[in-house]
Amino acid sequence: MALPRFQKLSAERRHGLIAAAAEEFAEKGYDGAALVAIAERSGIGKASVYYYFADKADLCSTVLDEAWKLLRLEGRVNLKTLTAETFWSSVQAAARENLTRCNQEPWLLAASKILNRAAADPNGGGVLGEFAAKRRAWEEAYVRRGQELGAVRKDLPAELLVTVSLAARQAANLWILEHLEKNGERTQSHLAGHVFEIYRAVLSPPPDWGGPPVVPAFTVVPGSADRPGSRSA
Amino acid sequence: MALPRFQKLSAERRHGLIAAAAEEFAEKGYDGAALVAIAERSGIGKASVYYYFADKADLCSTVLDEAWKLLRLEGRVNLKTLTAETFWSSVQAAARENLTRCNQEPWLLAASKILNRAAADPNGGGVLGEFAAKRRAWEEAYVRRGQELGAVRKDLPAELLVTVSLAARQAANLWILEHLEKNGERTQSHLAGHVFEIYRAVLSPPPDWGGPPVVPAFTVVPGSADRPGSRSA
Amino acid sequence: MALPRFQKLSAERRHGLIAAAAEEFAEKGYDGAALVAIAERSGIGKASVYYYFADKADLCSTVLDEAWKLLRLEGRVNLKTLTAETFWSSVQAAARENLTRCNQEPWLLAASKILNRAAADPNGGGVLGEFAAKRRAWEEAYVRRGQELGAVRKDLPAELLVTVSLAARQAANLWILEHLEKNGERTQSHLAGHVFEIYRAVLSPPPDWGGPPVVPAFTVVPGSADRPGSRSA
Amino acid sequence: MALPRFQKLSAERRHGLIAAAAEEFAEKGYDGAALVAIAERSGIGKASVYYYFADKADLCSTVLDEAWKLLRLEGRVNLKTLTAETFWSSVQAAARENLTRCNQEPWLLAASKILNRAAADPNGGGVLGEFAAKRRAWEEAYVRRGQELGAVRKDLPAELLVTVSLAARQAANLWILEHLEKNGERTQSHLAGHVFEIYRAVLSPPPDWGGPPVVPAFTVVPGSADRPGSRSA
DNA sequence: GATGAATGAGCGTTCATTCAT
DNA sequence: AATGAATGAACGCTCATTCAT
Repeated sequence: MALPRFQKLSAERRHGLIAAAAEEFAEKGYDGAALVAIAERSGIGKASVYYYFADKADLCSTVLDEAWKLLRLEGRVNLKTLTAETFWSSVQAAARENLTRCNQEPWLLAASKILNRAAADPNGGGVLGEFAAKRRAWEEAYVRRGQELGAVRKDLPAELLVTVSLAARQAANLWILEHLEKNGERTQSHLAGHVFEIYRAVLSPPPDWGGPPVVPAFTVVPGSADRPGSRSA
Repeated sequence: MALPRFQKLSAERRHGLIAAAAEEFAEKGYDGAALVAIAERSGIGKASVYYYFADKADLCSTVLDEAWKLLRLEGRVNLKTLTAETFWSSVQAAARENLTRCNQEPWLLAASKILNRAAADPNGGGVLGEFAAKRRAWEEAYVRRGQELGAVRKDLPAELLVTVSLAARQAANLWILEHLEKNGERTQSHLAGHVFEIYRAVLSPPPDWGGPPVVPAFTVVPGSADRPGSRSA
Repeated sequence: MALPRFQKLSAERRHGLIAAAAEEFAEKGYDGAALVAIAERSGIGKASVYYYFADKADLCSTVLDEAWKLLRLEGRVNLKTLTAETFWSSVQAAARENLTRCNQEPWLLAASKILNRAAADPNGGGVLGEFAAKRRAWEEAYVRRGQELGAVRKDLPAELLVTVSLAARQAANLWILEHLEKNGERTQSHLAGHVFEIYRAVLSPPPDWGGPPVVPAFTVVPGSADRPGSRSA
Repeated sequence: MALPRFQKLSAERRHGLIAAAAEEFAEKGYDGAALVAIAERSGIGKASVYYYFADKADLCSTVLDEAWKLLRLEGRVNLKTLTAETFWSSVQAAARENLTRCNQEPWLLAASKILNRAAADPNGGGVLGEFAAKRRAWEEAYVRRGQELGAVRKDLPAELLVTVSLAARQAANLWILEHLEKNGERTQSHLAGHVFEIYRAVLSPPPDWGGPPVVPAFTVVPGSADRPGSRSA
């Protein structure tokens, strides 16, 4: 949201403030982040933050909003025109593009962490809740569309798939971004491919693992530690 | 860690304190948890907490330690004697057993939530980080053993697999733990099966997806939004 | 209100805190009073105030409550059994007694200032509003009873009489208390008599002033300054 | 006081600023008034206020000064030529005229409220105190002149009379000013008459109340609540 | 001349931690 | 052994005031 005057700030200072906030929030979490620390990071006075933002929540909200504008897939991926053939390549391309953006702008990476972290926990309201819900909503639409197309497995609750897919993607993204810094462009393609592989592994319909179905035959002998081999896969 | 005198406390009070702490930390997060709330929950004076623990971190650490003793797989799963046949069933049984234990002891469920969130919680650095590392170490051994046995895919870096598998499992666990409270035993089996399915999907060698390999052909046209269909999966 | 532990505080410290608060609030007003100043005045840490009171409002409320218990006339003056003969002497005695109490306890004088100041302004909610209303309510009952008995004038709105009587009494009280400090017991009686005289003058039915009634004949020539003698008294 | 350049400002903007300040100070009190709110009310920049005034106190002081010029009685009432016959009518006319002026200019009404509250406002020390003193000085001259003429009672210390008369008048004025806004011209005369009645009641020599003199016979039995009827009025 | 931008100082409040008993 | 009492440090937020333009 941010007070209107924030738009009149020089791009440099505006970016500095957003970046400082994104990094502080990513490092310490919403509650743990100290406004004074954000102010110091960006080299302005603590009170000046309040000249541009209504309050802490407003600042965080603005950061996420800014990131959302750059990362959201609405408008870039058209769910309706997806087919079973294009589903995965579309995912791949979108993920790759966002990865590149985060790699170019460190604050975007930080904001992405906040966003993914919040979205992975479906509870938790407050400032983050709103964006978490948006992030989750898109993922859910994606997953459901994939299920319609037969590209995404239907044997697990969509809700669970969404949660796990968000978490797995974030983990993979963070891992890859950390490795990206020390590698060249060639490797980057490889790494991006890895992330995609994982994403597909989580969501794709499972192959026939062979052996009996997992759930029905499952039994537990309470109190006893597991004895490997007591039941077959 | 806990000061030595904590062991001299009656089992009842000891458990009460640990349980109260586990639940408070699980509900509010490490930073958000108030020591005074923990003291009140367990019916002892706030200063008494400091009689038994060095500080907040020590209390949290002790809670997680206690939970770790009950949940860790070292000693219950013998990596060396695992075979390709028993690998997945062993995972499944262990996961299931832990789920059952959490379901029987509410504080363990709470502690498990803390552990699962630890990796994502940026604040726990000190306390939570230590346990996250322990957990990761085990996961890494597991994954590597799986790769040796041919049960776990080798086309991705083990490090990445570990990271993602932890994240996916944690997400799935949290999701299931939250659903566990309101469901009966029958459903519980189902849910446990779900978690296992995801775990296996993440780690198993991928089927032949058909289509060209993902990585080599991958190209990004920066600045342009993805055009679905421009490349097939 | 005050948290229960406040009652367990030694009388000395309890009194010190109440006195410090009463004086700070009286000197600076509710908003202007700084909690840190109150803490310093009473020689305790700022955070300790929060050990005994929920917040600033609670502290102020407690001060006024304590004062109210000592100053209120309910139970000391029975409105129902008053007669035209006893009305004024009852007022006189009650006022005199409160004057004496305020003179003995400086904090009570300060609290009395807060109370009277708040009551004089019939608007203004918040913490003071509640007590202002109580103070005003009693004064109103008093005035109305006096009107029933024929002791109080009926030609002016009771509401106005209440407002003015409160203000006049407070002014007289403050004036007298300031003079009391340097005078002996003999003068004190005199001064107390003065206050009562004023109180009676404000409320008593007016004598026949001679001359035409004030209101109807009143005319203003706008723009011109008053010309003494243009209208007779 | 206001910096000299304030006089060079267009009458419109000058008046707008004064009016905005008067209303803000009247509504929120000196401390509660926010400079930014005054600036916004008058449509000028906050920093511009500091271009015309040294500080907050200076602004308030200027507002009160402006009001004082319009409301003060020096020059309108000639104390020396007053007689016993014209004393009260002069008071009445002056009070009435001021009331009319306040009714015509909303900002003057607001400023008048500030002035009337000044005596009771503990914070205004600096700014408001000065005007309270000026007002008191005039009141004192008035009262003393009234005593000389036999119009004002002499059985009470002039100092006390001044204090009480100011307080009573202020209370009555505030009461009436608050009622003025919602009433028509007819009622206005009535209300003005009320204020005058009170003023006269406070200051006029008291009638013979009947019964023994108040002061000499007055006794207090400490510790015992008043027993109505123990002494007659 | 006029003001948008920036901030230091201070407030109410919270909480982990210490200490005397 | 156990804890009530007390507090320093820090946080979110406000606002009168300054300064560069």
